Amino acid sequence: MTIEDRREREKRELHELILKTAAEMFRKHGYEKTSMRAIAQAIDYSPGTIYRYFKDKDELMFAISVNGFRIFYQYLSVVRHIDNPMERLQVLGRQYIRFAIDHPAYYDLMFIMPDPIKGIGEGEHWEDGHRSHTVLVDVIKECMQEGHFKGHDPIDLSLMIWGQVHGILALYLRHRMEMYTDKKHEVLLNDALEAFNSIIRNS
Amino acid sequence: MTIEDRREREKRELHELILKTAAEMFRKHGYEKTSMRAIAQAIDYSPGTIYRYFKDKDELMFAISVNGFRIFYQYLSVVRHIDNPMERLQVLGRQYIRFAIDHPAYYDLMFIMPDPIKGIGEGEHWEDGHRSHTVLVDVIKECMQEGHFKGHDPIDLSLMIWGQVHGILALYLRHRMEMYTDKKHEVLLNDALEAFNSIIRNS
DNA sequence: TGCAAAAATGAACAGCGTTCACTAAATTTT
DNA sequence: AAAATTTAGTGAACGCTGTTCATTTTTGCA
Repeated sequence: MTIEDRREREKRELHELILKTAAEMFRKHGYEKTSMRAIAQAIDYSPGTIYRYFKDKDELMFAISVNGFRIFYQYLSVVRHIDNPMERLQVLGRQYIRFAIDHPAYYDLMFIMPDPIKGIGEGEHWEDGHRSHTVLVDVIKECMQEGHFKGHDPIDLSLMIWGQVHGILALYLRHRMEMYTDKKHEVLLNDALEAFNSIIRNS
Repeated sequence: MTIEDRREREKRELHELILKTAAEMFRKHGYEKTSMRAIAQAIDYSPGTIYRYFKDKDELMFAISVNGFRIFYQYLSVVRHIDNPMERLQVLGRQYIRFAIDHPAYYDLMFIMPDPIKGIGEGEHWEDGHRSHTVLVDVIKECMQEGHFKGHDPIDLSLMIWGQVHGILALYLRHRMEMYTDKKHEVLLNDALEAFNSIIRNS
């Protein structure tokens, strides 16, 4: 028994070593530079070994994104102590942006990069992904209970609001804001969100 | 003279043949499948030849995106005949989404893909890009002259509104809407936009 | 017709993700 | 303890990518 336990532990450890190393390289140097060969070299294994632990690069990247969603969910969780739902919604947006700016590589992988087709919306992993979305929908519903967003569907609203914060972030992270030269882009980002916030506050 | 004219004409023609072929392949099969070799093969030239007409793949893709922006601008131009600025703004959003759904490969290249760093915001090309953005900013300013969006900066608003439509489209095109299973995504897209429209209508 | 300039070529380079026959190590069986 | 079996790790090789460049072919002119 104890011998089999050790084997499984070793497997888990190597699995995690690959994952952590890949995540770190990815965070530091981005997707392109993080090649399977480079990861293998970083942990002193041959490239083929990685494929005993991850089916392909997509699966590895998906596993990394699960890490990302864990951190993401922590960022969103700071709104829990805010009682007023409308204020909670606004802080949620700010925290969303903060995460993306603090962890741009993760955000890109999680929300912008070509999807790995894999079971992205299923299984025990992705918990934090679903949870995060639920946080948004729930706070919207609470806002509606207080009389906001009258006549709208909370699902439509959730995509609208998610799309709003994602949109300005996606433009920012993919350098599509070059025509905005008046302010620092990070400032503009927040100003655009605050404009949105102040508009929905009275809705 | 006439002989040199012909030579230049031939050069322009091959330039355009490469461009059109690449654009078509790109539109049909996407970025990944459109390799330099595949383009060369499609026009019965060797791979090296393309590099006499385009510095690298980035430059070729940029040239294709210029085509995309020309079409894009045409989509946006249908709002010209709408007098009421607020209504014009809303139709602008709908046309924006229509373009993205009609030409997803172009939209991806223009607004989502990793930027080619190149002079994306400069030079004689990109005219339609700047023009399109000006259309948005102008209509916002007109809305403000009619008393809308009081107390806001038109630049902030332009990023907010652009970000709104871009956001839901980017989530849609990159398949990040899997948790929305109630409606067809294209319908949800429009519903989210209409929710946004109805909210800003009273602002 | 001969010659210089321009254009087109395609092999070669360095990289990528991925596979798989093979070696080496660890574990179980005899 | 030795042999057999299972497992882990290897790294060369496959087919692909964008790109370069010495070489060949084509072109235009004297």
